[in-house]
Amino acid sequence: MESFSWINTSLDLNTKPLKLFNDELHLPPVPPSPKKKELPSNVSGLGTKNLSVKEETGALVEELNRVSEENKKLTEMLTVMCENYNVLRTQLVDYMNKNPEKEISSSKKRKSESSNNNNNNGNIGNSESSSTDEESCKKPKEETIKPKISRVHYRTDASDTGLVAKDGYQWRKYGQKVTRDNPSPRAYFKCSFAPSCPVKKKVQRSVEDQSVLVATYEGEHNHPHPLQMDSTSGSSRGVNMAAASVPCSASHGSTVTFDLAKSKSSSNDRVVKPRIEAPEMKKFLVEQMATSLTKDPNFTTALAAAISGRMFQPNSTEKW
DNA sequence: CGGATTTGACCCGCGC
DNA sequence: GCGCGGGTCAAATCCG
Repeated sequence: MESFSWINTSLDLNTKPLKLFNDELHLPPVPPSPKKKELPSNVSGLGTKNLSVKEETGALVEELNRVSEENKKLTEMLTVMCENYNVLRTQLVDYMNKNPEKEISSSKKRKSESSNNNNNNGNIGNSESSSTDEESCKKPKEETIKPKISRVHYRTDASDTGLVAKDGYQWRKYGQKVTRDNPSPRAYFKCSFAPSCPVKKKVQRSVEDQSVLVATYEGEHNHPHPLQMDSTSGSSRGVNMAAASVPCSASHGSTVTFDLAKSKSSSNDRVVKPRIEAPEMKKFLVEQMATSLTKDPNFTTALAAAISGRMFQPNSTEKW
């Protein structure tokens, strides 16, 4: 099953055990574990002791197996956590639906924009959204629900200077401004299906971390995901995205994080699945959790401590 | 050549 | 009323 493959790519649990944590956490030097680097010097100093070498090798293999099991357990733990998260999230969404709150949306809607919408409505057969826009202008009390605003963080390579947050949809850039609070320019995009699709997004690099793109989505797409359509045609102009994602359609003012850099690096393994159904959403959620977990120094420290503690206390039995 | 991008000008809300 | 700043427009330019 591929059920754990994405977890591994997110956490590198199985691929780079221990070294990952030591490198990333800058932990104080761990007591000398029976690792390969230490071994040859000792062996060479002791002369030809093949028996000890084999013993050491066996110990290493045993150690590796133990670490692998540890990783499996951690992966299972993560899976459980993800399931719990999904349950909680579902409950939260239900709660939000039952208790819709007033949104924190930009109250300033350009007058010209609404008029433009009214002007552009006739040609496309999608008069539904236009009528709601018009009504929203006339009845602001009733339709205070402005386009849903969601914020998505994309982690990109630092070398990637573009402002392209690849989310699978096709966007047309219509403006770029340098704002006061952020030296990085902010790019404005409209969905290429506009005006039938009213979704807009703003992309700007984070002030704190230049490798993070902050994309702010306004509105919801009223058309299927391009990748879903491409599944039949196969033509995906400019949609060679590394990570198909759903920009948190059900959340209001929420913030999610994608790791495009990591996805890009692993894109050689063809991790892209051109569909966004429940598994994709689940994957995205878990990746988000994994990213946030691995970024949390407390979590990584505790994890490293737990692993190292178990490594050097082989007597300790399973307790997770 | 048509569509996408760039970029300066313009619009408009907001604070003073 | 005025200036500032964010957002949008649209002509020019680029690109496949």
